[in-house]
Amino acid sequence: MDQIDRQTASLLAGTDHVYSSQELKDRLVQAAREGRQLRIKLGMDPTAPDLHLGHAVVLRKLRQFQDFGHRAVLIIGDFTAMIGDPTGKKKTRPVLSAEQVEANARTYFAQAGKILDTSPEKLEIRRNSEWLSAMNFADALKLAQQMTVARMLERDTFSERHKAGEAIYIHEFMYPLMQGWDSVMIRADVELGGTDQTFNNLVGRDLQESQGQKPQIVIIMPILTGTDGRQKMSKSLGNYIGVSEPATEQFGKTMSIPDALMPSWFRLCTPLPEERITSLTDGRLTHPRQAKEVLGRAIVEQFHSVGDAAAASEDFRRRFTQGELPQDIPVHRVEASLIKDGKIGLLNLLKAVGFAPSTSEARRLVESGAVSYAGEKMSDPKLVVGVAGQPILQVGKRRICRIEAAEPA
RNA sequence: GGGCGUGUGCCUGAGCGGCCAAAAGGGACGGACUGUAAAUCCGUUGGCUUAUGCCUUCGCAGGUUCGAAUCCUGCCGCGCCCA
Repeated sequence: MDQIDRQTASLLAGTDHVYSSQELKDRLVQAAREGRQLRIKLGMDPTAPDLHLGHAVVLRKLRQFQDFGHRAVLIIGDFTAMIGDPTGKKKTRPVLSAEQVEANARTYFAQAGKILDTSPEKLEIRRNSEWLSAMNFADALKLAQQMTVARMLERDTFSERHKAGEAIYIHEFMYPLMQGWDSVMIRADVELGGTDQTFNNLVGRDLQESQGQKPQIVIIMPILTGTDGRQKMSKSLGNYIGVSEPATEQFGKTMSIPDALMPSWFRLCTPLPEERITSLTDGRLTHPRQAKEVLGRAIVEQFHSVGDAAAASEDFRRRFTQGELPQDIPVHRVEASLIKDGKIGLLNLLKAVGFAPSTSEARRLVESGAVSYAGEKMSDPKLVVGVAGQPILQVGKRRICRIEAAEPA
């Protein structure tokens, strides 16, 4: 039982809420006694195949369960995707084709595989169209009887929108029910989710109970704040670190987060023990810059090798702390048609390389003194520059590349 | 179905016949300072082969005017109230 206590403690670590931790422990004990795997459910939205650190928080928790011998059951919400989770966002989601869902799911697993144990006995993948598309109107009504409007309106996103006078469509009320029904169908023991999933997951609990199943334990993970330190990490806000990004990117972005974010990132994104985190985040014991470097490496290591993480850290130090050029500067080949007599207009060059989306933007960059070429600051937008000898083009601190003229065809 | 209201640039939000490419704030980008932190300060923030210039933009389509984001008509979206 000692072992179960330890497991419980580590599964509770970093969680926001657990409904309930006692039930979790009991269920673990029961599973151990019966020698069976617990079924840990996690829903995935097939519209967002680009996984970032925020998704990783929940996936890492799922991985912990796997490491204790349990089975992850991933639900591809291909049917629910037709509605879209009414989590605040107003925009209606486009209906996805079967092929798109398929492609997105593939991308998802390619990325989630960096975190999860993908062996067949530890991972089960289901799509909820399996059972949801088989339901008829009568079935749907029966499901709807399990829920009251008042209860629905308890949900933050609904009550806020209702108060704000925004539209709430009836079918949006079906979303939590559908998701809850997934739990019934796969007989989930535990469901994982972010705080925005609390309501949905609790509905699953109720539905299971009404179907005579033991209600699932709901584990809610905190929402990870993005690199801006303000809003939750999300792709659309551009404040994310993708699990598939290069090591140097992941490291660099981590170094740019506000100091105040470090404690939560350490807890949610790294496996470091609490004592270590406490000393790292105490400014008297560790310089914040130093701590952030540890953080960056600990994060990068999970998605790349330890060596890559060290290299990224080294590269960062050289480049930004020492102000040297990075070792590997990507070479950008410029189309021969843009070059005349071995020269090209600076603004056009910026556009061709993709450092500026428009000539106007390129001009602004030049005029604001952000551009340097072949080691010299360029401040005249009318300049025409030579492209011989792979000169280095740099915009701001981050955008940099070597220019190479393509051979004329 | 009827009445009232509303729709502005990445977002919020002013403008209510010319001085509007459109106030202000946010965000973003660039610069200074730094630890690619925070705070602060400065600049930029529709497009155009290079511009005391031209073009496109204020839900959509027409119309009135020398001239419209601003007025009129129709349509669409959204909200509220009535049925």
